[in-house]
Amino acid sequence: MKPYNSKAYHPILGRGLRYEPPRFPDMDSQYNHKTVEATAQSQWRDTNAYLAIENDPRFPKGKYYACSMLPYPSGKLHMGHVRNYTINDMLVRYKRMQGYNVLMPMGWDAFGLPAENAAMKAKVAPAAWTYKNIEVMKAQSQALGLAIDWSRELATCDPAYYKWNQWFFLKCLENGLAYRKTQIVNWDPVDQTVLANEQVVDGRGWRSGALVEKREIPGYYMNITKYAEELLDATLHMLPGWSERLRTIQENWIGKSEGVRFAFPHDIKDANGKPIQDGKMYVFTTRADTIMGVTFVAVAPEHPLAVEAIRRYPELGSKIHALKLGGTTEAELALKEKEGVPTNLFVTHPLTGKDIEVWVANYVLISYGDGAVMGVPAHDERDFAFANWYRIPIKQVIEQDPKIARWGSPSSPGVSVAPPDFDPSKWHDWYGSKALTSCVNSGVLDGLHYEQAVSKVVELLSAKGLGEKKTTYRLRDWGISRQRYWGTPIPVIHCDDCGVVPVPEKDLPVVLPEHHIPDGSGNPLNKDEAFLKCTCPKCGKPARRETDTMDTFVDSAWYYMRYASPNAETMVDARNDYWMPMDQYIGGIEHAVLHLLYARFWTKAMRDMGLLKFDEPFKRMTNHGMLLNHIFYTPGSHGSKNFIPPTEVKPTHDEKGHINGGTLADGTRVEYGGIGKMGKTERNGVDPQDLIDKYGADTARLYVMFVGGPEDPAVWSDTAVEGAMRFLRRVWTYCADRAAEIANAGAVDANALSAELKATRFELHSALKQSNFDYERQQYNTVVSASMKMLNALETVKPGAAPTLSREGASILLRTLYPVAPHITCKLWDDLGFEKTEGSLLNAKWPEPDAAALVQDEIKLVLQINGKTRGEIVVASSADKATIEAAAAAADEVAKFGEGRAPKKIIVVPGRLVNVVV
RNA sequence: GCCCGGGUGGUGAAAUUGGUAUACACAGCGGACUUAAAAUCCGCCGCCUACCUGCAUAAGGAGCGUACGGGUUCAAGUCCCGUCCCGGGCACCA
Repeated sequence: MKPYNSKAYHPILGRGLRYEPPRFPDMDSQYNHKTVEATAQSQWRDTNAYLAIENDPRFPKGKYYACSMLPYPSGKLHMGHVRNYTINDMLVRYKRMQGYNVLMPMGWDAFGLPAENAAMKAKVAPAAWTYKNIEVMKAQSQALGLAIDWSRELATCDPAYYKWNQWFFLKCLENGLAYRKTQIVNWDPVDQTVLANEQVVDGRGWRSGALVEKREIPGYYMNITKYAEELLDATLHMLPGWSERLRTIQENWIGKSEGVRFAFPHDIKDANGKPIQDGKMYVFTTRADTIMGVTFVAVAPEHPLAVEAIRRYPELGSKIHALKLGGTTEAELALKEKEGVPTNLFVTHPLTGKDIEVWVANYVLISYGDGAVMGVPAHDERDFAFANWYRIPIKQVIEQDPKIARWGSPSSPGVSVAPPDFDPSKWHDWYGSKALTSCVNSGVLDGLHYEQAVSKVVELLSAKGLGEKKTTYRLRDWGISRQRYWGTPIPVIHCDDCGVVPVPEKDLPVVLPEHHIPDGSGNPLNKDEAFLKCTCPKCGKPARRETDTMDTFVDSAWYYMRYASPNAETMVDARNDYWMPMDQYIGGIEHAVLHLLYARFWTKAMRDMGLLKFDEPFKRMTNHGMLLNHIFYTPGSHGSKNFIPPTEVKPTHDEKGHINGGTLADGTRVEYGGIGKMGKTERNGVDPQDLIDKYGADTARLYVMFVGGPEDPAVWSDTAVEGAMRFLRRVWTYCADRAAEIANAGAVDANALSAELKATRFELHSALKQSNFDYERQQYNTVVSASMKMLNALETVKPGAAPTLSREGASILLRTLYPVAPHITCKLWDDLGFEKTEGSLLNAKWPEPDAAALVQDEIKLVLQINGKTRGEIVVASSADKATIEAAAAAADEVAKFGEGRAPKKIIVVPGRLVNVVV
């Protein structure tokens, strides 16, 4: 075959047009992503290529389950999905070639509010809207070429799925893990529903953004706090595959606090002459060592003692109510003064017996602990500010201990000076310190350090029956009732005689009627007689069905286990024990608290019911970064912004090359709004479908992987997409130009290669080594660059010059590039005949670098003199330390830069450098 | 305020974890091919300079460079201390 020369003049085509060498067997000369992707996808479909079977004997290394957080079927995929699923896809393709039995499933988080909102807008039933969206998004996922086992697909709005939400809920009711109570809840007036604490962000609904109100409503709760300690302990010790960042978020959320709960006795009686709270005002403190410094106690405005104060002194009412104002919202809090009202009610200090006045304070929260705190102004910053304002006495009870602390100043570090004095007019951080301090002015506690003092206090209090060690958590029980239509019906029945009665297991699922179209007037189930009317399972009398539905976080708490046992006759079956725990979970960081905590809790609850045997569902967790894009807008009236999609803007740059604005096609000037998350509001999203149509799925995948590390945020770039496309075209051209020689060549004989070809082969295997390293640590951006390095090296070998090396190169390049760009590589693999000798690329053996190829006869070592790079020396790769030292000492640079001094010391870093110290 | 991350060319980023800083790309510049453009291919591309060699705004060399200031080390983007920014989490939590 005649070597291809791009500069050759073609007798028929003329200059500059591509000369077409004969193809083998009948390959297209140009990369056409549409035909390539269609061919590959239909082949995968026809062979059921991604069907996962438990204990599949083809894969000896055991299972590998990698799963992406299930998407909400909002209408279309967005680029975040593309990134998420490509990471997932690369993992399973890579693992499969290594011999693992992989599973990558997909499903739909199909219940939820957006469907109801869309329904109201478009007058379609949420069910119809949802199923339509699922269809579209499934087609898009397939167009991306994801290695999904679609036989396990599920939608959470399918009765066959949510039946098990209901079943498990009933089990939890039976054993007390779920319970019904009436509580003040967060009510979202826009979405007309109850929100969990986690769903209230800065006092607003996480989805609607509406200011949340407090309402009293009966509902169901999951007792997640029962697992608080286990969840925390596992967070700290059992999740090595989670990022520290993620673990910290969960740890903070659980919010464990160890301290002492004790009572101030009192004989304050209510209107009926009954002692309030049985004459004990409980507080919680983490600083029991400062108990002798108590000069007041403070209660929340809702506390029974505050209520009693209002009863006795009605003029306090408006002042106390005023303390509730200002809310708990964001910035106001920082500005809010510590305010309070004295009540003229007194409690008794449990250790000193002194009378202590009760204040109502705006910084005490009824929802935390007992809604009351002891006031130790000397050693708590808030109490300090409060006491200073209201001229309450401040009593110092701890000091920096000169025996254990060493104070210094910047000029004389470490030199002990006198311990700092306590100054009641100004707060210093050490007042609140637990470390390096000991008690003073505290009677029996004097001289004790924090831990000793706390133990002593507990001993004294428990002797009087007034206190004990106690651990509290920030985490609250999970309220799962939602006053919504589009969710899993809570399977209970209300009977006038029997009260709340669970639906018998045999009657599950309680099927949600799918034909309703919400109109904003509340839950349509409340008007659905056919749904409402039922008979009481206990007494058989007419009864009314519950119309609340479950929080959709229930759906997502365990779906990944249903993937593992699709169509099971039970909630999960033995197949779940095969696939779970999941080896790798992938999703956005925005679910770091809610979803991940609920899923972990659900797993533990299922474990304790004997449904599974493991403790934690997700061994490894990857949180892919957000996709960002530039934001452009034209100023509207009243400071509003008319956002312009970046695709319509030609950006302009300042003298430093940074974008500072842009122009539209008609010349209109637009403002630059910086970089932000791709979204509908800013109109800066990129539609994956457009990308797939224009460049193909492989280019889209390659781009999102190459743009940065999987966990880093990534900024969109049109030109970088073109670059990704260009690379794939070069891969195609490389193979097409060498098709025949690659198909016919044998194995590489390394000894027969010229020095130049040996160098190329060294580059190839070095890049492969790097690629394998980066695959293992899931750093896919450099996996892509390793493939580019391989191609750069291989292209230096002209067609026909070294068929065996070209064949080896193509086989390595195609295999390492395959997880990123499966379509083009599969097509080339088949076209070049690899499929005939090595089988399908899907199951091909993962390439390992040839150790011999990585050995060079001579190696270059960096030569440093006194730590500065001055040149390099070339030595035989087999050279020992002494030889290298001698060669380095003899180098010209040593004479030149060493100023004639003899080497004092020579440090040799094998294979890298040699440093001569003179 | 506390707790986690992070700060590297014009841009996205890399540096196998203490060993040649800027790999691989994008953009830009120059060239080849073309009537021309696109595409493709080749080359250049951190900063500074009357600091040195050179006619040179060519090419070398020296110097400086990973937010800033110190330190440890033969050797620091990487480790330590301090400071400043950016992102995230938590927060009148007792």
